[in-house]
Amino acid sequence: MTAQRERIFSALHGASDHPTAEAVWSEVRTDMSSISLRTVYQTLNDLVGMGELAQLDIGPGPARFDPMNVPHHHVVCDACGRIADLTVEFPSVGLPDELAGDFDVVSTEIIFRASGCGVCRGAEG
Amino acid sequence: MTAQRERIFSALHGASDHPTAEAVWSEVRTDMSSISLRTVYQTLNDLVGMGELAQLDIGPGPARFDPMNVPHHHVVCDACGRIADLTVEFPSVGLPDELAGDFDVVSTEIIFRASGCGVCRGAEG
DNA sequence: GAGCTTAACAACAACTATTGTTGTTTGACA
DNA sequence: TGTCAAACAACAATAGTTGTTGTTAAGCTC
Repeated sequence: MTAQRERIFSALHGASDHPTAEAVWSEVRTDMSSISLRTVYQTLNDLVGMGELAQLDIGPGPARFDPMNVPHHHVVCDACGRIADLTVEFPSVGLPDELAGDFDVVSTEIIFRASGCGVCRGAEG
Repeated sequence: MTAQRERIFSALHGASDHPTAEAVWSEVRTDMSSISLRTVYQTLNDLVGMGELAQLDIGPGPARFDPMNVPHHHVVCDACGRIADLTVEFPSVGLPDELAGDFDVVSTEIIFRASGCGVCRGAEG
């Protein structure tokens, strides 16, 4: 673990808004002005590979990164882009028998999509 | 509805594998050799806007398009990229009360991720 | 059927997000 | 201090998608 990696890791854990690679870069550069966006991408990918982070691909735009302490789901506001975590488990959700033998399911992601949220509504009115 | 739009629409409905924009283009070009990829993208976006199609963004790579007759979920094989539909409903899945007032949820997507599937395993031996 | 209007299309380039490549730096260890 | 390996930075390239603009085609009126 190099200084860059530690700094990127801490930036992720300090942010609760599922930042993009660019947002992480921007945050890290306040301390390490010479770090390249390429290194941030590289490191984020490595951390995802190690299972330290989760990468969220929810719709168009850049990928977002999540510190992933525990498995959880997400609520996405399509109006403002806000993403909230949801640590509730849904034990009833599983593949029906006719597909369970066909696929080796390793994880289940649930995304609730919203047309608006408290933040949006507050900003408008 | 122009001939191009009808052809793109029928190509989508004729395919059961959630094709990418390029795959649709490739299919449509067998009849309409002059159609541009730009037009396919444009039309797919229009159809998504009309609610005739759903756009799937499951991980990196190009977006995939789904004729969306009924709301449904997906099983994705990360090994080979295969995507299967799952029309089962999960009525127990919903936002807990503390978030339900914050987000105006309009849809719920469930993605089952698999590390392998029958097709992969069969292809390997 | 000619002229007008509008929507759709095609060609081209631009753009965003991400990755490949390659040379340089840094740190560990003999 | 010399050598080696891992990580990094700089640069460019790539994939996927969209912006822009001129052209074509369809519908409408007379």
